[in-house]
Amino acid sequence: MSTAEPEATTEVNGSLPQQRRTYSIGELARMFEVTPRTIRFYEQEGLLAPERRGQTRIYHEKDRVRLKLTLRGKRLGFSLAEIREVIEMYDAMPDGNARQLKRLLEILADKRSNMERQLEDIRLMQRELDDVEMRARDVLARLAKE
Amino acid sequence: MSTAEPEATTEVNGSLPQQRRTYSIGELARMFEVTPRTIRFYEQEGLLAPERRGQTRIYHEKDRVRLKLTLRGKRLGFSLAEIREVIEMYDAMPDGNARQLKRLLEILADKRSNMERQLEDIRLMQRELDDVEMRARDVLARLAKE
DNA sequence: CAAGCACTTTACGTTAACGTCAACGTCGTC
DNA sequence: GACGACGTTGACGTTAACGTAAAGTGCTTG
Repeated sequence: MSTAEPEATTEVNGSLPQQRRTYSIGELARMFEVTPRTIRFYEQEGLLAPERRGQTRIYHEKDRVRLKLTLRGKRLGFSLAEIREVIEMYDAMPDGNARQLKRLLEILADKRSNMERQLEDIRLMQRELDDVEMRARDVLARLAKE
Repeated sequence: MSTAEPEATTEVNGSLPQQRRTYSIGELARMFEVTPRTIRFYEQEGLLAPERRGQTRIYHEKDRVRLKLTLRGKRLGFSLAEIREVIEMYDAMPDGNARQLKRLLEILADKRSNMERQLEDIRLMQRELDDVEMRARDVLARLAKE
């Protein structure tokens, strides 16, 4: 359906420059298990900017990728505002000035240390879980013996 | 409400059974960089149950550990309700029935798969960050040359 | 052509996790 | 004995991230 623009195929698209697919909001919602409302909300928050055919939104690969990254960010506890900030800077990169770029690098470093902490948290939490599970199994075993 | 039990020193307390320290709400707040309000809120939500000396709350090591685990859980994106659920089951373990224990194991398994996903998310996100950072540095370098 | 389905906007509602403020009690100390 | 630091309990406010309901548009299908 897409009005067929030349389109810069400079995508991160591994090796399949085709796939001229587009998605409706419903399709996208189902494939990521969110509601259309959520997707519209993300647009309103500046995280997505789908094409429009009249009233109707038309999503391309680029939008799908963004949504995917957004949801991943969310699972990692980033707020939509934070995610948007990164996205905006990323988009502005080509003609970004030095100050902006350095700011971006700062943000990235920040996210990075955040991840490091999360990794540590996960390791610690996994140990806790191991511990609790062991005890629970112990008690269960003891119950079984009586 | 256990009124002074002998206390099972089976704590995860590495090797220092002493340290009979207690903390005021303010101390605890400062050490974890949260507000007293937050700590009271956690109590209201059933995550903490400090001793009382008159009106005043007195926190022991046990409470401090709980708070630490709670905050860690939060950083990993768990809701206070989820955290409470685990804490409650953990406390109920000694005399827990089989059904409860199995439920606990289920929950733990669930948290575990959650962590696995987070680990994967973190790896993917780190790659994205690497990628974005590289591009940003590229642009910066190009800017410097002109 | 009516029905149904997917999409749209507008707008108010909801929940979690606190923040903020008022009004008060209790120390230690200057 | 007034003051300041810290603690307490309400109670209402706030923000993020959607949910939900109303009311309308547009296609296509029997």
